[in-house]
Amino acid sequence: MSSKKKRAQTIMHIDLSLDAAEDEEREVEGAHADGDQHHHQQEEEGGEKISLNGGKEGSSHREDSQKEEKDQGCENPIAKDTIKDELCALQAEMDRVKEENKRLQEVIDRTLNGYYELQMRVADIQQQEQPKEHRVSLSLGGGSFQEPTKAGEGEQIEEPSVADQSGDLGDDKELGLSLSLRTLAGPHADTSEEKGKGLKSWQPLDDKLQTGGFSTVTTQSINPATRKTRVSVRARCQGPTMNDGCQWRKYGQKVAKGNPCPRAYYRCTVAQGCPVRKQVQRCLEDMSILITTYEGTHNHPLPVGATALASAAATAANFMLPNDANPSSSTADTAPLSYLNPYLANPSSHLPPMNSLTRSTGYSSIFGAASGNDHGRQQPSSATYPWAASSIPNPGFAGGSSWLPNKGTWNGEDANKSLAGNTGAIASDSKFTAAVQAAISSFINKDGRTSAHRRGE
DNA sequence: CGGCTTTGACCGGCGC
DNA sequence: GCGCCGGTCAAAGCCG
Repeated sequence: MSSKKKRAQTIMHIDLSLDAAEDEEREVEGAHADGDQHHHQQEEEGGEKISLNGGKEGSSHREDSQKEEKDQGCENPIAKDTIKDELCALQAEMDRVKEENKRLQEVIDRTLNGYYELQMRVADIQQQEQPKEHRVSLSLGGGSFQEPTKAGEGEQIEEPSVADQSGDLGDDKELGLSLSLRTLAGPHADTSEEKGKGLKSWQPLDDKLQTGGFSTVTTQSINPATRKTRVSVRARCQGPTMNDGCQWRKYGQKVAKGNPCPRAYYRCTVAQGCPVRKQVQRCLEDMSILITTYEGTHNHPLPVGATALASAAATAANFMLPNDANPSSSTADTAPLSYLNPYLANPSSHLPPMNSLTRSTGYSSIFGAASGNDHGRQQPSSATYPWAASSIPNPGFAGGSSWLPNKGTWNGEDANKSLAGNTGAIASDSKFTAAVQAAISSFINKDGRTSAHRRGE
């Protein structure tokens, strides 16, 4: 698939996301609109989506109809009465539809609430069974990845993603943003083990991701031996690398044992001497999944496009972390969280005030990135990545990424409680969703502007 | 021509 | 000590 097509998909997605707002707008207009207006609404009721352009066309069409009716009205007063009656009938119909929508919305809310409760319960139960080291995964995007629990291990908490529901219920009203939080407890959070076993166990949830084109699941781990932290990001991405807003230079490539797909090594070149490195490798079981592992701490301010999602990740992180009372939180200062950036003190201007969200200052420096511009010269190479279609000249679509910190020394009981609570809280907390939405929308807007610019609009 | 990718060589950690 | 393996280096080549 070409990058243009991908861009078109993104645009289409935006169009769909705006349907709800536009719908409401139309309903307001409906009070003094004509019958044609209702015609459009009926189309929407039938499940047919109207994009922004479609809406514009519709309104112009409406104007024409109004003119026609005006003409008719001047000529025939009886027809005018008929139109008035029609209008009344349509308004009544519209009210009925509104009420129906309300009822449906309530059903959705109830379903979601029930789902969240179940999710929390599952997390609670699992953590009581496995009070071990934790990993936290954050998924952003149009879908999420399923984590099949490995037979015999049972260490990963399998939680049906919020995305599943949002995909079913809210795909016509929401931004297409879904949040999925997973808590993972494993005997060894080191990435090397993760890469060897854990990563392979990650499976794509559904094919929505392929069309959604933007999805990440991240895990963050601290190697207890070296105190080196790593962030592993899984993203469905057709390109050779995921665009995370930073500039990278490839310095090596190796074929790792057990995975015929070569692992590429990149260094951050945004600033000289930046120690951050990343490894990029295709998932063995699903070539469309790109596993990116970040290591190190940026010694430079992040690109603007990279900060928004980073803030979301930081917000998520703060939700997932033990509170300040936990003395172990001080380890965050000594053991730099992977892919952190101390320059992200003020997460993002896109976001609402984060005071209430950044409870732990030690984690305000989490770095995450998403950008629509591929600054790096990470050109796809079909020779290197045979699965990457040669028709992709440039991965214009960018997989977002986010990172969540994990305490190297997570405190048992309190952590478990707060983690379980936070899992549910983070999904339902309006601040968090607002932060993520802001991040995603900034990403989408950016991408949208770029594509619009390219199309000469 | 500068910056990047490619790729074989090299190095260090780890298990046997 | 040896071999394996992951990670890094650096020269050569490519590209805009």
